Formats: sequence, structure tokens, C-alpha cells
Amino acid sequence: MAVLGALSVAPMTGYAVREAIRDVLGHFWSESFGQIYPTLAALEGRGLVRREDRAAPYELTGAGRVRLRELLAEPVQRVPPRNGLMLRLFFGRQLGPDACRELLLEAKADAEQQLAGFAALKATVAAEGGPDTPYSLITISAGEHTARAALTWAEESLAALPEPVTTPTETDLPGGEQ
Amino acid sequence: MAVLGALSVAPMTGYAVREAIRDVLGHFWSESFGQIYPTLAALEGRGLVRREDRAAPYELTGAGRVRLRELLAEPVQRVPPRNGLMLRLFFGRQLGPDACRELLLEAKADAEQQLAGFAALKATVAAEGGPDTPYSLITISAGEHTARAALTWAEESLAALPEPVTTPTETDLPGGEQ
DNA sequence: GAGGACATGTAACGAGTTACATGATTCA
DNA sequence: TGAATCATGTAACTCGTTACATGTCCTC
Repeated sequence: MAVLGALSVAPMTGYAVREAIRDVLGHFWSESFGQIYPTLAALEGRGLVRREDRAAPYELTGAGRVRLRELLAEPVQRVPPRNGLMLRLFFGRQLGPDACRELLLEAKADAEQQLAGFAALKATVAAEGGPDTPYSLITISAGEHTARAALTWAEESLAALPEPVTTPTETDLPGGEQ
Repeated sequence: MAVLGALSVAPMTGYAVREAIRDVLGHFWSESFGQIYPTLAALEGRGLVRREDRAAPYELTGAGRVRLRELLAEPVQRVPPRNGLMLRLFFGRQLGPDACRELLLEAKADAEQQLAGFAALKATVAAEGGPDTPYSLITISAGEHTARAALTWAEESLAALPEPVTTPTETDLPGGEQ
């Protein structure tokens, strides 16, 4: 689906398909390198893509466009979740509060970096313009919302973790929290 | 890591481990059924878990607890993203605005259902109480933030899509739906 | 003429899922 | 006694990744 979709935008060599998937779809999709050429060969065998000769870029055939629409219309199948960060935090008692704080700080920095990336990407896409722009902006917006949520969550969780400040010594003043 | 972590909470049979992972870690982790028994056998072979006899539940050994802490301390490796919903929306021009709206409505309903599930889960976990509760609440909070972000995003995107209102026709009579 | 990019492929390996096969226990 | 649930395991198969192997084209 990703390969056909990429070729629906413009004819491309396999190499360019890989770069397009990495750079344009990168924030929500990925294809391993060794996957793309076999896929293109299979698609060519089924008449969904074609190329003039071995040096020319692949282009979508009519049948390929039909097939792409079929694939896009198929129900979204969700992948089984596997979030290593959550797994570590869930067993945070085994890991220790300090390491958990470290993980949350990483997550926060990560979210901030992502937000910056999305802002830049949004500017680029909006400047280019084109028929696919509104749909592209929707996916970027999803990334932004998710990253902002991660940022807020990390900050809240850091505040909620026990011993949020370094305790210098056992100098508890009277009237402190129980 | 997930299996050792589950056994760090309480001794369990393989069957119970599977249910614990599905019911407790389900919103951020999953293990396939056919994965758990081989894993338990391997862990037993390495002396990280033990059981009295073939009928008894597995329990963590001292070495197993050490190994779990090692694993938890390893850096989080992120999985390559693969979000079928975003892929479909990105190529939304091929798919058509109506189908895109449908996808967004599904995503919205999904997020709402998740939010309800998290609220219930939070209440359960908070009521039980225990040493792992604060960490558990952190992961639930992550789910809530993400789901809320998805909900907001879906609503915004629905509003942003072209033709957001149904074109009024003469079939706009009371009870005219269906 | 050397290094980097563009470009195309293959093969081995590994992780994980589904489906199958089997048996014990509980309870209506 | 039959069905549902609890319980343990195996085997085939699919998917995807990493690493390898090869070659061209351009430019400094």
C-alpha cells in the first residue's frame, strides 16, 4: 500500500520510493530497505506498476491505481501494542524511581524534539501546496497532538513521582506533610 | 521482560501470565499465546524462574529478579512506526473525502471508548492500592493523554475536511434517516 | 581517479503469530 | 455427561530486517 501510494504521487525509482517513505511518511510509517525491491518486482509482475526499461522509474498503471484504492478501503488492522517505555515504567518499583525519572525526562525531550520537527514539516508542506496538502496536514496534526500529549504526560508524571526533589538530609521541619 | 515482570508481582501459571499480560498490560503490551510457554521453559532452563512440579505455578528466583532489573535498565528501543490509519489518510485524495470522514469518525469513537476504559481501570487500580499502584497509574495516565489527544485531533480534522456538512436535499424530512 | 550519491537486488536469519494437538478440572 | 474453562505445549509459516554483493554516475 505504501509503495503504490508513493508511486501515485509521482513515478519513482525504487531508491526514490525508499527515500520518500523515510522522509515523507517517516513519522507514521516505515519500510525496510530489503522490502521495497521485491515488492516492486511483485507489483510489476501483477501489472500494477510498469517501467520503460530497467533504468527508468516505476510508474503506476491504471490497474495499480484501482488496486491502491482497494487497499486503502480495507479496514485498518491495528498492530498489537508494544511500548517498551510503558513496560519499564509499569515495573518501576523494580527499576527504581531515579531510573524512572530518567526515562520520563528522555520521553519529554523526545516529545519536544518531535514537536519542533512537526512544526518545520508543517511549514514545508504548507509552503509547497498541492492537492495532497490537506491530507498531509491531517497526519502532521496527529503527530503534533500525540507529541503534545506525551509532553504533558511526562511533565505531570515527573511531578507525581515520589521524591521529586533531592532530599539533602533528614531535616524534616515540624508541620511538614505526613 | 514482560513475563519476568508479571512473575515479579506474584507466582503464576503460564495461563495466568497470559491473562495478566492481556488484562493488565493490555493497553501498551501484548504477547502472543504461543510465545509464553517457550519463554517460561527457557527462563526455567536458565534458573530465572522455578516451579515445584509441573502443576505448580512458576515463581521468580533471586537470579530472575536480578535479570529483570537488568532488562528494565536496558535502553528503550523504539519500534519502527506503522500506523495504517495515517497511511490511509495521507493518501486520502485517492480514498475520497467520505471514506476519510468515516475513518476519522471511527478513530473518534475508538478514542472515546478507550477513555471510558481507562477511567474504569484507574478506579479499579486506585481502589486496590499496593506498592505498584503509582507506577500503574502513570501508564494509565499515558493512555488517557494519548486517547484525549486522538479525540481532539479527530474532531479538529473532521472540521477541517472539505464538505463537512451533508448537502441538504428534499429527503431532509423528519425520520428520513435510513 | 577516488569518494560519495544513486541504484538494484539477494540471502540468511530471527521474531512472532496462528493453528493444531492434548489433557485436567469444574460445574450445571 | 457434556460443555466450558483452565492448562500446556508444538510446528508450520509469515513477515520483515540486516547484511551482503554489485554496479553506475557524477563531481571534486
